[in-house]
Amino acid sequence: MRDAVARTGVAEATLRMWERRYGFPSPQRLASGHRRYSDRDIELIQGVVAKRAAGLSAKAAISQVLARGTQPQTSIFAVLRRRRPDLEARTLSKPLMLALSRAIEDEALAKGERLILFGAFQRERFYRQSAARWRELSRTAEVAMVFADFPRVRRATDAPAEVPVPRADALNREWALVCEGESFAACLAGWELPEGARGPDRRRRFEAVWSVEPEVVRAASRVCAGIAGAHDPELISGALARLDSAAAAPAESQLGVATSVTARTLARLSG
Amino acid sequence: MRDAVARTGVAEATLRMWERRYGFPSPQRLASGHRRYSDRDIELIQGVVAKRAAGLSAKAAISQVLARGTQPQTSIFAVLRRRRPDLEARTLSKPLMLALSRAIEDEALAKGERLILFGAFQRERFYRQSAARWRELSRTAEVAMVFADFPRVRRATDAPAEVPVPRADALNREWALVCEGESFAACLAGWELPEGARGPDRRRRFEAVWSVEPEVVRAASRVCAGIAGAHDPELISGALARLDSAAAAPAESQLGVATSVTARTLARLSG
DNA sequence: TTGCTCCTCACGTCACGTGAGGTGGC
DNA sequence: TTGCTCCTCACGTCACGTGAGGTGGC
Repeated sequence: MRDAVARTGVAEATLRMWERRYGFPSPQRLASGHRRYSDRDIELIQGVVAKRAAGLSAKAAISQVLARGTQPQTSIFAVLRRRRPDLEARTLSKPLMLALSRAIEDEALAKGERLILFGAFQRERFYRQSAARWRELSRTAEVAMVFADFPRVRRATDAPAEVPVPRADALNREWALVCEGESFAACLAGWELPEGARGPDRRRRFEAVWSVEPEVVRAASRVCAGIAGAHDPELISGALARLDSAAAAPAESQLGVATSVTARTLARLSG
Repeated sequence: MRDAVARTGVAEATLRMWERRYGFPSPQRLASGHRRYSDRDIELIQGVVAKRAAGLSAKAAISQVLARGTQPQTSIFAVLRRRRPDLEARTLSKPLMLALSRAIEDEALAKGERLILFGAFQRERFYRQSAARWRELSRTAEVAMVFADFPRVRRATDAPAEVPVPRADALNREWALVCEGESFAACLAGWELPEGARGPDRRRRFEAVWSVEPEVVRAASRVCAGIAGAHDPELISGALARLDSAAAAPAESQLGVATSVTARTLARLSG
């Protein structure tokens, strides 16, 4: 207990009150009733302290920290579906996925804002085909990171950080693009249907959802940051700081973004 | 006021209290003291409401929403789009961008007025190709400033001031021309599509908008002044004084300017 | 034994919203 | 005139943290 107080800077009585009022933290108890805080508990408490400092109420801070603390997610598609079960997943051809991705990227470039940007490409060779474009995107980005079956982590100053995805992660079969600016957010995520499920034309197909809702996109960003952080916590320290402190993009612009992305997609497909 | 309450769902007394305690919102006042909330005010208030719902204290919510509103803008294109979402952006080839730019410059020279003039060139070598012309333009200009990847700021008496653009700024990928006289204003801004998005002819292309509306051009001028001022406040003290004091060009000449610029552009392309 | 930790009860403080009460411009 | 909006003062409530006061295990 004394230890927990020392490591978190939260007063003894306060920790007990949180436990009593919000059910958090919930340390192990010795037979005598004495609390034993695990390292994990300490981490979470520090998370709550950070959120409180950012202006959140104790209740909101705790529930947010606990929500995140659940087991790590490795599928962006699944996160979107879980957040918004009402979003209908569509089966999209590869060209359509590409057009949508490019449309979102163009919209981001047009906004000219500092971006937080994640891309999932499955295979390294898919990423290489878009590498020039991603170098351009990353130039004005605050955080830019791409996922694929890279052999190793690579950080660069003039290109997105490359992050290997463990074979066992669901992200390995997903095509995803997550993009947050200050006034704008969008993401697209799809998992690739197995070969057997392709249409008569044998072309690659994805079951996909997309969203321009700031909180939904924010959740996707966190998943990406989590996966990258598992490799190298330093890689995402900056991103996490921004994700924790920065407001999600305002909701009022959603319709405009959706309209614009749709228009760009159609233009690409017909052009 | 009644209107603001209806559109935001925040009680009248609460809005007043926020204004009193946190300095936000700060609506216009009529001579009688009555508040007039702008659309922007309403947007910001809605943002605060959303943050409050997420568990933020009123103080934190307000300061976060305000903080976002003040992020320095580094994209002229984005400013034009935000000001006038109805302006349709067009994909223009480099020769067309050049013809339009030249047409605006010629129009400015023809007017023979004291100009406020900004140009964005991406790369220094692009600017050097037009340097002679810009020296001529700057001769009669009150303020003349060019942006590109210059190694350092350079002020000259017989040429535009050269202002380096940080690599991370969106302006780095933009072609822009902003031009204000006393009876005339025009600007053109486009961001360059990434290499992969070029047409079959592999030529450089830009997504661009242009405007002859004085207030829109004025907004673009302010962005340019802001970027230059970040390097050297003294560089723009004169420009700021003029931008603050001088009326934007009168609206009545817009059609004439538009017609004239269009004619000049066509002449250049067909000549 | 000494210094922890346990617990509950309850209070103090601070942040916020709202209502009252009286006023002058639309 | 009627219905707004202005203002200040002050209170009510709610969320939180902390301190007191008494207890039993390390």
